[in-house]
Amino acid sequence: MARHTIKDVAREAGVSVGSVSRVLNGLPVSDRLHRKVEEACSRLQYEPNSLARSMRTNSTGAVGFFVPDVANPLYGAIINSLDQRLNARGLMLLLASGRGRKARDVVAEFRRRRVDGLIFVPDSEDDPELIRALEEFGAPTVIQSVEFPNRFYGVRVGYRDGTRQAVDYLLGLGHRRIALLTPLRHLWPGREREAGYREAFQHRGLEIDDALLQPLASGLSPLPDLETLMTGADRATALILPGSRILALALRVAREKGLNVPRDLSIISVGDNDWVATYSPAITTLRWPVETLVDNLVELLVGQMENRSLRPLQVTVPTELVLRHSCSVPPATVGREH
Amino acid sequence: MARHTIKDVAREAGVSVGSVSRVLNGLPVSDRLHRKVEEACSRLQYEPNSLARSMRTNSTGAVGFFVPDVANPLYGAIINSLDQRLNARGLMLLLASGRGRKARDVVAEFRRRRVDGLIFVPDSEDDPELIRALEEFGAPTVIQSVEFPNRFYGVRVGYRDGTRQAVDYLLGLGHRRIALLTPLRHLWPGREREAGYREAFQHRGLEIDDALLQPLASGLSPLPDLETLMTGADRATALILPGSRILALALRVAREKGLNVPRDLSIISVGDNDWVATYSPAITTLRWPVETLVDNLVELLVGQMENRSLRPLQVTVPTELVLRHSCSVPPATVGREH
DNA sequence: CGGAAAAAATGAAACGTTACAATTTTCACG
DNA sequence: CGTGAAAATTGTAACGTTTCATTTTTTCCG
Repeated sequence: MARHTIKDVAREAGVSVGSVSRVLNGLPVSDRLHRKVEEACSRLQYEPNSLARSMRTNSTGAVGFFVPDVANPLYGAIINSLDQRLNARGLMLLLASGRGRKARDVVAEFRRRRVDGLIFVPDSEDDPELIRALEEFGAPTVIQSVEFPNRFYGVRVGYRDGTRQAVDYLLGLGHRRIALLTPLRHLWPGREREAGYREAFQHRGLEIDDALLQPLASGLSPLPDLETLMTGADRATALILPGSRILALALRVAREKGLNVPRDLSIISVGDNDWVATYSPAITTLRWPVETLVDNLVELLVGQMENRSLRPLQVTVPTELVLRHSCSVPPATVGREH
Repeated sequence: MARHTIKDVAREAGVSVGSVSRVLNGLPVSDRLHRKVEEACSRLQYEPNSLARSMRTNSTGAVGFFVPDVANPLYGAIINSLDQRLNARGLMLLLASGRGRKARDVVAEFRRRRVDGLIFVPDSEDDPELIRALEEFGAPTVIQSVEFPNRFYGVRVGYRDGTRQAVDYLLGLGHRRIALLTPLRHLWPGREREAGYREAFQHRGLEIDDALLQPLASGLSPLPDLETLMTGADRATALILPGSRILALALRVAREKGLNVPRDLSIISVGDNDWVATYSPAITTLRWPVETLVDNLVELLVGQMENRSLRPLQVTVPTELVLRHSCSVPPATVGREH
C-alpha cells in the first residue's frame, strides 16, 4: 500500500539512486545493473512520480487542448483523433472547455501546470486579455480557426472556399434567395463565410440581398430569425446553417410551418455526422476535414516543441461538400426576379 | 520572459521565501508584508509552479475522468457538467478516453500523475487487469455504471426500472413483440435492461420470446440484426434501442424498407438530445439523469477525498421516460397472438 | 602482471515549493 | 524602562526526481 520512491528501489537493489534513474530512463548500463533494478522495481511495484520528474526536467509530457464546448460532436471527433495522435508521441492530452472568462482561466491554469504545449480553439477573437494571455503563454501554441495576430501558429478551416462552393451549388440549382446563417458574424469564421458567399454571387454577376446574411441573434435564440427567413414575404428558398444544433431547430420549424425539404426549402448544413446522413431527407453538408485538421495541429505543435523551423505559420484545410438530398431546384413562385 | 520563482519574489520584496509562501497560501500575515509581496508578485508577473507545489503537498488538485468515447454526446453533457462542478471546488478535470487496453493505460497514467481522484466509466467489467489496476489505484475512485466488485464507490443508472417502464408503456399500447437491443449483453447495463424487460412482461403474466432479446452482434455491425428484426416473418412491432447511433441506423433501415414510424414500428431510444426531439416523428426516449448523475459522482468523490463517512457505497439514479411521437398501437396484423 | 584507457556506477547538488522549529519583532503592563 | 508573552518573520529541511562531476571497476595491451 505504501508508495515507494526511487530511493527504496535503490536500497532494495543495492545500487545507487543515480543508477536506478539511468535504468528507468533507458540510458546505457550494464546488463547486471539493469536486471537488478528491474527486479527491485517489480518487487516493490514502483511507480515513478511524474511530478518530481517533470519538475526536474521542466517538461510534463502534457498538451493542453481548449475547446468552447466538449458536447459539440464536431469537437468530439477532433478530441478523439488528437488524443490518439498525441498518445502515439508519448504525450497526454489535457482537455478543458468553456466560454468567456473560462477560456482565460484555463490558459492560466495550463500555464501553472506547465503543459508542454497548447492547442486552442477560441470562442472569441476580440478579447484582448485572452490574446495577451496566449502571447505570454511561454510554451508552443497553436490556434485553431480564428484570426489571431499573425505571430501565432494556426490552423484554419477553409470556410471561405467551402461556403463559396456551397453557395455556388445552390446558385447552380437556380436559387437566388440563399440565406447564410452564421453565429457571431464578427468572428473570423463568420467573416470568411460571408466573403465566400459574396464571391459566389459576384462570380456570376448576381446581386446580393444583405438581409439574407443574417447573423444569428447572438446565438441565444435564433428561432425568430428562422421563422422570418422561412415564411416571411421575402423568404429564402435555401438555407446554409452553421451546425447540427441549428439544423435541428430549422428542421423543426420547417415541419411546423408545413414546409417540405427540399421541395419548398433547400438546406445545407456544416459538420457531417450520422444524424444528418440518416435524416429524411439526408442532409447535404459541408464536411470538416477532421483528420487533416488534426494532422496539421499536431504537426505545427510538435514542430515548435522540437523547434524545427516550420515553413508556414498558418495552414488552411479545405472543407468538402457532401451532396445528399436536402437540396433541389427552388419552388417556381419565389426568387426568380433577381 | 524569464520565469520567476518564489525566491525571486522574496528578493524583490525584501522578505523571506517562507513569508512569500504564507502570503500566497492565504495564511495570516501582517498587512505590510501582504502588500509588499503582492506588489513584488505583480511586478515580476510571478506564476506559482503547481508541479513543485503538488510535489510538496502531495496533492495535484486534479481529478481524472475516463470515458469510453468522448464523441458520444451523452458523455459530452456529463463532461460539461462535471467540469463545472469540479471547478467550483477548485479542482481541475483531466479527461481521457478510449477502449480496451487504453483504459488500463489511462489508469496507470493518472496514477503516475498523482491525480487526487478518479471517476471511471469502464467499457468492460470483466477485465481482471483493469479491476486490479483500479483496486490499487490508491486515490479516491468512483465507478460509473458498471457492476464492479462492491468495495468500489459507484453511481449507476437505473436501467432496470427505466427499461421496465419503457416496456410497460409499450405493452400498454398493445405491443407484444418488443425487441430489446442492447450492446454487450454480458455487461451490467445489458443484464439490467434485460431484467427490467422480463419484469415488465412477468408483471402482466405474459410470455417472453427470447429471440427478441437480441444482443447486438458485438457492436460492430448491427445491420443484419435490425433488418431481420424489422422485416422477418416474426418481426417485432416495437424496438428499444440503446443509443442515438443505433437509432439513426434503425431509422435509416426503416425508411429503406418502407416502414412508417410509428404506424408500422414503434421506437424508444435511450439518451435524449436535440436530434431525437427534432426528428420527424419526434422520438420517445429514456432520458439519462445527467445532473443527478453528476451530483452523485461528485458527492461520492469529494466525500472520499475529505474522508467523510459516506453512507451508501453505491447509488442508483433513475431514468425518465420522455413521451413523444414515435410510439403508437401496433399494426393490426402482427403480434396479437401472444 | 602493471598500468592506462574506457566503461560503469556513485553521490550530491539542484528543481520550486511548503512546513515547521527557531528567531526576531511587537506590544501590553508593572 | 524592562519584562514576558504573543505575534510575525525567518531559515532550512524536506518532497522525488535528474544530472553531472567524481570515483570505482573493468578491459585491454605491452
